[in-house]
Amino acid sequence: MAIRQKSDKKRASLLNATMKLVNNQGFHAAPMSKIAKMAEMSPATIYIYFENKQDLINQLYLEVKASFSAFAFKNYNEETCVKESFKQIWFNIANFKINQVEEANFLSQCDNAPIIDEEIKREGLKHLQPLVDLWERGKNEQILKPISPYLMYAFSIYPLAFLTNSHYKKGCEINDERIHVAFNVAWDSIKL
Amino acid sequence: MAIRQKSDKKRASLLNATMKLVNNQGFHAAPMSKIAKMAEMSPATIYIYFENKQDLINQLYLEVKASFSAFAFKNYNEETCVKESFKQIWFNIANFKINQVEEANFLSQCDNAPIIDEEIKREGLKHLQPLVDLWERGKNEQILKPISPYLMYAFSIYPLAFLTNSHYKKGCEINDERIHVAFNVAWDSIKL
Amino acid sequence: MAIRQKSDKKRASLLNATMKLVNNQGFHAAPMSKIAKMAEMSPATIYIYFENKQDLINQLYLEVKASFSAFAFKNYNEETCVKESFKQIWFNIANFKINQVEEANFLSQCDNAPIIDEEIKREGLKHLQPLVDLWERGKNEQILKPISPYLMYAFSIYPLAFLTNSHYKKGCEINDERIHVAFNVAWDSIKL
Amino acid sequence: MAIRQKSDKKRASLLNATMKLVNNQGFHAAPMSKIAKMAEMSPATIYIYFENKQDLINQLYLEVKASFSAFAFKNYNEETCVKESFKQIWFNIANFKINQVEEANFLSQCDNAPIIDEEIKREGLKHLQPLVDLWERGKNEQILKPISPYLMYAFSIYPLAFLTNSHYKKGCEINDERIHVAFNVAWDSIKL
DNA sequence: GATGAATGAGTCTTCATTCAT
DNA sequence: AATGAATGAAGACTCATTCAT
Repeated sequence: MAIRQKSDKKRASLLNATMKLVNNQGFHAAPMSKIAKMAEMSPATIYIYFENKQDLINQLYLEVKASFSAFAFKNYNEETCVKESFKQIWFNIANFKINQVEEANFLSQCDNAPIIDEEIKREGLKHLQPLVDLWERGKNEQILKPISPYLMYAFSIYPLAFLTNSHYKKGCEINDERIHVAFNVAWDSIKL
Repeated sequence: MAIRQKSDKKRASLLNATMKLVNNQGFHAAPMSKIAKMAEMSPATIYIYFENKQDLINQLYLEVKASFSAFAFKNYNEETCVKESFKQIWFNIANFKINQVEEANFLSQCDNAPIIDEEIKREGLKHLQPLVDLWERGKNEQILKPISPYLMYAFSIYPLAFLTNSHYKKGCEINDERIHVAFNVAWDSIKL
Repeated sequence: MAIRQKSDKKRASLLNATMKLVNNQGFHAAPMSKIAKMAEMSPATIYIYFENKQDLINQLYLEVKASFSAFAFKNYNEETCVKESFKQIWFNIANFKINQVEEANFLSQCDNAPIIDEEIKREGLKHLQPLVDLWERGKNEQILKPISPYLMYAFSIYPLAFLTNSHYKKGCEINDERIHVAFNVAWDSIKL
Repeated sequence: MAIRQKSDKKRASLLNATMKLVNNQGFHAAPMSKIAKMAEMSPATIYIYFENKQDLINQLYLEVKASFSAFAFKNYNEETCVKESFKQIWFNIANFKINQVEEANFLSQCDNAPIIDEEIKREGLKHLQPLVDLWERGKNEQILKPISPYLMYAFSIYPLAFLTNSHYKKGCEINDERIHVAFNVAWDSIKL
């Protein structure tokens, strides 16, 4: 009979407003007053749900990161061969970045600017363990190069951020064919 | 009628202070007052050298980007074979990111957060044309995959940002051997 | 869900402080910080009650002008003869200028320096219509000269500003006798 | 063989620039830097010609007031009858206000806002003595009402400020006929 | 004399946060 | 829980004036 008086809806509304504002104008253009207005409540109410602004940002980061990770492993079946498994995850991530533009944008901003506490960032990384495990399996099966997961990530996953960013900014449109080409490039980089 | 002239030293001092502050705490934690203090002058003096804060940031971006580009094409000889040419540029960029940590860090922050005016960003991109030309040559000589420069960049150059970032944050140290491994991965991704 | 409400007292306190400062030292010597201090609140609080400094000044002008107009037509009875009616209004205005020195001073400063938005000024003028109507009646009854209201105002009302100003600055003291003399001069100027 | 190294031209240029700026936007929008720019010299140079900003404004006031007074008594002949003498001066003043709009505007702003030191203001008033003397003569000759010069001024001269101001702001255009009507009103107010 | 650079003090305004209800 | 008012500290930027040549 736990009393949940704080409404999840309000919390979500706040997180959402924050993400939108940070995305559009940057962290320094997302004051608490604007966040409150966009979420249709008083600035004072924010402090019922979050300790302060940094806490709000941190929690937003964790939430988005979690949602990203969940998406990344959708339909992921550890039983299939390494390439198929990797392909599934890779396309999941690509689709996330293409379709959940707001979330992807926000994550890439947080990952490159010092706005999230390092401790929180580390916490957000844990979810990717299954991918690291997959790479380990690939190495054991001599399908993948014997390189560290950092290199794996840098050359096969990280480039997606650049591509979707370019897509978003109308530099280079992404379509179905191009995304398959991109996957092959990614695979070529890490396969033995 | 000799008079005190604007000193390049002061200008440079301001740009430098700005970069350091933006790097360490983010754009929103680099107020003009702190920049002035770090550059050892009055806040008012900044406005002799720059129109306003945005102008200061923009000019800093252009300057660092120019310095990066100059570095990228050091010892670049268009006569050598495609792979050698690419290798030269790739290692130049890698060395820049490893040794000029401040500059590299700053650029990656600017490229991922909405703090630089889009027009300025476009201006900063022009310098990379020789690399695009090289890729074109490689495609013609059927040494490189027939893919757009966006893909080329995403998979062969962009990953360096992740690697050096990880290095910087003590996640994954980079040494001479590892950097050569990384180059091979990069090359594998774009070569035919 | 009772909450603290904007208090009319604070608003009035701000308007009052502004008037006093502008009167004593001029518009350029009435910074928001001093206004706040005089009204005994934080500078930030001003912005809860007014959009910005110009808005504060504009609203003060309108308020004082309205109070002036209300005073001008006190005990004004349209039924009495033209001279009596005019006399009533004229003395009302004279008394306002003599007794409400602060208000009168402020208005005359605003009317001669470009500190109030023209649109606001026009709005503040509307209240004087009954006086214009009275002059029209006087002209029809062939009691007043057939001249425009601008001339009427310039020669019968506007001089009061000079007189009270001189009085205020100890140049020429105003007493009961003198004010009656002045009225006769005013009346001579506009009567047929 | 006095050395006049300071150039009168520069001084005049400064005074002129100041008047224009104060007129257009008010005292608070006439910073020394803008004055210097408009007068095409360095801000530092201003301090060779004037002690500080207040001194600059004060001297400008005195100069304009002197020019106004000189204009007021152009062709003034003490020998003619009181009405003719007064008429000459009155029209001189009217013409000044209509034609030297900048100067007139500036004076009326200074006379109504506390920007000129009181002492300086008193100094600027001395020049009008001949008019006061004329009024005295008129009183002795029983042509004018036995009232103080303050009242005389308030009702016969001061109204011109309102009229020309209205003219300037397109409220009530002044033409040759209207100005003669106005003179008659002025005369009616002070004549016995 | 003349000047562009330099600046401390100050301008208006905004912000993250707390208060009082 | 919820909130509009309130605020001290800080933000970017400007100003009258002085410095150094």
